Amino acid sequence: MKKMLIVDDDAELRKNLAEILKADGYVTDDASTAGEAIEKARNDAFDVVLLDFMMPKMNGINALLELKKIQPKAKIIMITAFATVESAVDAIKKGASDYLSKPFKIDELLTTVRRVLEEARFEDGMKKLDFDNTLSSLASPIRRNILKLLFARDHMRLMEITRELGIEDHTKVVFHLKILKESGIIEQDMEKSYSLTREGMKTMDCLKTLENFLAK
Amino acid sequence: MKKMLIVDDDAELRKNLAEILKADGYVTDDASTAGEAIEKARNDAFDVVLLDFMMPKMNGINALLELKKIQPKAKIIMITAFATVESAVDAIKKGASDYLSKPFKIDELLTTVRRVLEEARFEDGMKKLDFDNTLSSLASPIRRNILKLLFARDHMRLMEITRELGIEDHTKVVFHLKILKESGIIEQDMEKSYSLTREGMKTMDCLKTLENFLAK
DNA sequence: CAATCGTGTGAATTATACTTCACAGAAATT
DNA sequence: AATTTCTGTGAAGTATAATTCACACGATTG
Repeated sequence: MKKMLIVDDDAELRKNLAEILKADGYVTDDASTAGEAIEKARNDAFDVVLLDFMMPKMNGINALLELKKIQPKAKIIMITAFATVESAVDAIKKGASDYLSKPFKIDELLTTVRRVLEEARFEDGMKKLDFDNTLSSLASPIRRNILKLLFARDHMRLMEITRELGIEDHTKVVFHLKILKESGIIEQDMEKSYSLTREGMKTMDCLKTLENFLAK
Repeated sequence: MKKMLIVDDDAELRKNLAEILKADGYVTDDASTAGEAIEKARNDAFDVVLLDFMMPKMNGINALLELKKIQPKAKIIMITAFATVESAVDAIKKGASDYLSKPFKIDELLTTVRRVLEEARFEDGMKKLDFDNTLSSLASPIRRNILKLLFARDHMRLMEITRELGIEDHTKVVFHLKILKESGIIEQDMEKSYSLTREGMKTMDCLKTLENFLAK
């Protein structure tokens, strides 16, 4: 059950949008001003916000930025009466997921909402996957030792790592290096040398924090 | 090859100790004053420091504290000519691993050194084990979801967790709860309610840091 | 140019982690 | 008092991860 927030100063439009969206299975709430919208966003989590670009008092872009600050996960669809390429591009750059230009058909609205939600689901899936990969990479002591080595020495090649760890079979190391590479924790340059990526560095920070804590 | 630092103002004793220890397979270095010892500790890692309690200029306890600050992992064995229970207890409290009272026999010295090193090995092993357990615990998405729930709700019982996660077979949850309990990340009170331990809280902090970073 | 070393692949095996199922005693409910 | 729900155990099976082995190919060295 996805939750939507409709923000528009036109009460008639709010009512119509709410009816259409409710009919399609969404839960809706609405706000007549940007201020009211922000207030509601502070108290309740929304999946999608339909935000009128042209409203009295606060302009659409500022409202967009403020809403994104409060709820980074919420997807925002801008609604604008005078569609111009520039304003649309600007809104997307500032974090809007899509935009609709008045007047729009019911189908247009629904397909846009569905697409945005679908994209959100996909994004979440991707992030969760990365996270899973990172953590399962850290689960193996061998891989952690490889990371420690790379952290200390900056970059090393296969046989250097293999010998340093005292492992006989180099293909074992190849196996673990591949996993670390696929998780984006390490990378390899043209000279076949392995090193930590930016994310790998951050991961090591985290690891060290945890290690220090557990070592009391 | 374990590295020892001998700190004593008596040159004769330093020479004797170094010979005995070298004969037993250790690498040694020495210092005649506390200041010199601290200087050497800054540039080189030692496994064990033999530290005379009674020295001119700096007293033994201060030297002990300073050395521990520079190299927390180094094990320190205090040497004292006038053994008293109080000074020994004090030294142990301040971080010394053991103490020897002059005069001591060669065997006494060697067994003390060996025991201290053995204890150190054991400690390290324990810590590494905890760390392994913690990270392999975090590798499973189910377990991370359990942790998130416990983080949000403080404490929950088996069936609450099971239903909240939408899992049909409760024994599956039992399995994962057991792993989390064994890693010391969660604990259970007499009412059978599960909650995060102190380490579990810290672990969640780490996890959130990493998650935020990976979510860019 | 032959031999050695470094860097890997892919298949087969082994080990470990995870899930499922059958069951059982304690606690709560009817 | 009987029934249902909760909390678990232990064995069996399944899935996934890790290791080992046989081999290949380019680079370097003698």
